[in-house]
Amino acid sequence: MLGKTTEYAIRALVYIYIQNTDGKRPGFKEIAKMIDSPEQFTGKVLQNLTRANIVSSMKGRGGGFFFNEPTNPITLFKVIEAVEGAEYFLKCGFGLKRCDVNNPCPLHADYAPVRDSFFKMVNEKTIQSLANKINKREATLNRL
Amino acid sequence: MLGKTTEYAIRALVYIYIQNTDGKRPGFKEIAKMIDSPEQFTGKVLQNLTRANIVSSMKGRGGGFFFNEPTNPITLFKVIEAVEGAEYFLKCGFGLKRCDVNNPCPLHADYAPVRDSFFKMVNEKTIQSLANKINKREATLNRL
DNA sequence: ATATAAAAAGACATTAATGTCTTTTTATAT
DNA sequence: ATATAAAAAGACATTAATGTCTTTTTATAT
Repeated sequence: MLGKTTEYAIRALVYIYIQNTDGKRPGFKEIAKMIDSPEQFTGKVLQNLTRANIVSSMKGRGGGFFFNEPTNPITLFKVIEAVEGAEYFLKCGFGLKRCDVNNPCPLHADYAPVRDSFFKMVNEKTIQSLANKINKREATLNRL
Repeated sequence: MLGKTTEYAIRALVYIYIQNTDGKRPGFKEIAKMIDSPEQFTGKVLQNLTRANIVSSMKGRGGGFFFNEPTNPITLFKVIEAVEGAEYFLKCGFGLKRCDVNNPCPLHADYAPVRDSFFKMVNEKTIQSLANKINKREATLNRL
């Protein structure tokens, strides 16, 4: 459902968060290695996330990526919005230019609940909550 | 969620079905015009659907597209499978190569229900059921 | 001050998705 | 038999997504 770029973004942020709580600021090469993503491309993705103020970075020796306010939860929606664009959850499942409950496509009534449950989910889950699952060994970040 | 190609495929099949019940066999140029899709590309898409035995076609004068067994319902899943590939509903939402309930990504427990409800929906809805909605004026095929 | 290590930036490359143009094949009407 | 009208096929074009290479900027350690 999500593009690879968004997947890299979420995995990278989760890894950064985990390292941060450990007092570290990983660089994009380390991140890419740990989340199994292309190194330079991951750098680009993180650059965009930094511009979007989702994560912070420091240049120079000892630099890397980190969260300025780690207690401020970042929903997956915020990441999806930044990477895929704000329209992501607004598109008609049938491909019509305009489609709403008053002028629906034939899929509308059945598609809307699915899309909405996805929307709800990405608004509930955060980089922090995913990181917690990993810390508790209830899930893994990669499959190396 | 679905690619444009799949959207064109579903809309085209619905239009063909509606015309069929009216005793007609539309050609791809007419179809493209009615569903607001690129003409030649729609031809390609229909060519593939014909190869996949989802719809039938006849060449030559009076030819066009039609369903051989219009009473045999075609689920949206069948169309998605043919156009996007059978793996479409199997991918991990987090982007991991392997991910299942025994070895989950941190999103698995929350993503799986969403994906499954989408899967259920496309298995329940058929070209015929969508066409019926349009015939009953409960929905529209395009926005021209 | 200088070396070093990091992200940022820019230019470019590749691949996959989407789309177009032209020719070929085939069924039907005349 | 021939003209016509349709899908099929093949070659190509464009765009968007994904990815790589090289240079620049910047913070820190020495």
